[in-house]
Amino acid sequence: MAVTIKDVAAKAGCSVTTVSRILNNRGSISEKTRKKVHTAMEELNYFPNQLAVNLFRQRTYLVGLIVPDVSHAFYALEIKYIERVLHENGYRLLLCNAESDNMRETEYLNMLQSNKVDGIIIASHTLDLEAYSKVNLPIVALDRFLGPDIPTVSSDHEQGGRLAAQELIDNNCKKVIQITGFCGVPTPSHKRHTVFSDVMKKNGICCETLELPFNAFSFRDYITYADNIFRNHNHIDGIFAADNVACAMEKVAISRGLNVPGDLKIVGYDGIEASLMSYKTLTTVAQPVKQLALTTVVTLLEIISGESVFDKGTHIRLPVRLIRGETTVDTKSGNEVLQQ
Amino acid sequence: MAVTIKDVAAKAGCSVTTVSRILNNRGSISEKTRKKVHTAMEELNYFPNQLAVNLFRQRTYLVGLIVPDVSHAFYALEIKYIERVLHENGYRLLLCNAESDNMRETEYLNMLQSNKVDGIIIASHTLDLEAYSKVNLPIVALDRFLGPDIPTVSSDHEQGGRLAAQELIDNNCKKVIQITGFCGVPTPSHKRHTVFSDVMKKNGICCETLELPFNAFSFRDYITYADNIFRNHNHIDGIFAADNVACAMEKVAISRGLNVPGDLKIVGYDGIEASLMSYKTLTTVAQPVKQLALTTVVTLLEIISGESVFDKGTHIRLPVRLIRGETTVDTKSGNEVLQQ
DNA sequence: TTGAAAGCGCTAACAA
DNA sequence: TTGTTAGCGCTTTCAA
Repeated sequence: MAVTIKDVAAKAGCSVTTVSRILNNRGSISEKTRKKVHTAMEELNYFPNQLAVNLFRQRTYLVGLIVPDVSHAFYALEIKYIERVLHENGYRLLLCNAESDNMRETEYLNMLQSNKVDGIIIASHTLDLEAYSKVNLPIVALDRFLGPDIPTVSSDHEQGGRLAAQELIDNNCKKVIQITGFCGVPTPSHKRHTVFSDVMKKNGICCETLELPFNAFSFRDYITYADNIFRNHNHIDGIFAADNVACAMEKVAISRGLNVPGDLKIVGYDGIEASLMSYKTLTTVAQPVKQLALTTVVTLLEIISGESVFDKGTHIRLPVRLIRGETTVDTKSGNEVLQQ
Repeated sequence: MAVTIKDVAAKAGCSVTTVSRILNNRGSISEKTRKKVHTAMEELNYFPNQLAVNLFRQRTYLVGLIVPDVSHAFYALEIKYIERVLHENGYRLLLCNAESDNMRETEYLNMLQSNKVDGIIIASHTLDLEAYSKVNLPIVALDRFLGPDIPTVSSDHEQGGRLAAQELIDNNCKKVIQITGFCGVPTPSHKRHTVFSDVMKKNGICCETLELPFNAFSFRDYITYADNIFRNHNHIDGIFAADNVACAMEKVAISRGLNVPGDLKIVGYDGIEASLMSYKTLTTVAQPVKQLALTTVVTLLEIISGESVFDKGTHIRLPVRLIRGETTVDTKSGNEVLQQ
């Protein structure tokens, strides 16, 4: 059916070895045959069958990426940059959307091994650590802890929690709420909430920690949730939550007649576009999305090529930064903030 | 290195044929050997090498997806649903982010052919039609026209343009602006703007069509652009633009002291979360993201399996629907709209 | 119920 | 400079 190296060889009147040599730039070839082979390849619209190449080389230049939700703005960005760095290094991306489903994650793990990908990046965690350690393939965890043998790349969430807390303290908040994601398993990013709460306590500020329900995914869910919070909590003057949740909190707060930042200060987390889309641009702790992608891929490729200089269980933390919007201080106009 | 079928056969004391039979549920096997083989596979943690299987079968169960921008909310959603449907059908997703770069798109096209994917979904279009027709593989175009032999799946954008226009007309707009994406090549989605402009003209309403610059990607760019529009255009009372652009327009309008929808009505397009995140929830024409994904994948799989019932050049149009938010009529409260 | 052997398309010794 | 051949890990005819 498809054109093979044999067809090219036949058409060019030489052996498959010669064609293979030309394909891979190996050995010496006379200009004449080189030309003949090239013409043959073009005329037949020949593409080498990577399957065969890979089978021989025991290498696919394929990397699997498992995320919990492709459509979440943060992961969507992460995927974009990961794919970009992989592409620059000659690798391709096999994308797996685990959807927080442990059956799916297991399937994906098996599938990736069967498909002989060169490595896996995992940004999901619904399985026992044993399941990950059994995988006999280079793995890097993105913002997860997957076991003592698997390196983790994440933002410096402790710094993030500290920055957020300080921003609210500096702006005189006395009764704050922080909203965490669903805490199924411990992840690096949960640390920001521990730190946040610690700093608040140390400063004698009342801090309540609430957890998003495990089935709250969409912005609509966040609005419902935000509505509940305001119904059940009075006189809150500070909020710390992921950007999209913070955006929902802001929207509901304003619809209830609260003044932001006058009555209520808000600090988001992530630095995704949601922080810009809200009525008042969010003050937010921005994660270094691009750097995270770069570091994750580079770490993985080093393991693949065997030149890894890290201990296996390293945790690489990348610095975050606070971007001051309009939800904590009341000085700048909206446009100033956006143009900055 | 890796465990192969030979190792399993050796350990189980049988031939590779037998192991293969068990793997594929073919022929009849004695309960005794079946058990022995299963134990061997478990003890060795054996995974069949898909590369070898694929090479033999001439089939990879891999589908390539080329999008212009993974991180755009609309594509991110599309990717999520496409991956889901593929997964349900035993296929995996090779994700390619063309980034509106024709070099990259060419590379991807070649790569996908070399990697013997079973089919390709293309939601990007930076190349000549010839480049697509030369690809000797099942292709479906998502919201693009890629040539007479390639089926297109898209929303019914003409209906979308009509709905948007009618909504603004019904709410007494007299001077409207619509903002189109960058018009490098004609795509199905541009039709909404042609129709919109036609309907406006027929109703004697002043309608100006502006084009986003090709290098405007981020929300920040949209804000700058929106700012320019308001600087250079007076007394606009209606706007039609993609959700994220519409969101930026709303934000800038409000910061300039305009009342929405009092002074200015806005209709978005897409139905992504941006339409909910803005201060006033956008009235928007929602595309059937899930249906688009489903139809695209199903169409592709039908072509792959050879049971396609369509003409090759079919254009499947899926209906859109208007979701009325707070930017065209002033009745509902914000929360009502969000809870609806 | 089982096994030997050919072959999927390619690469790399080894030979000439 | 070129060709012959074995083999990557698997499936499947054919034979026993």
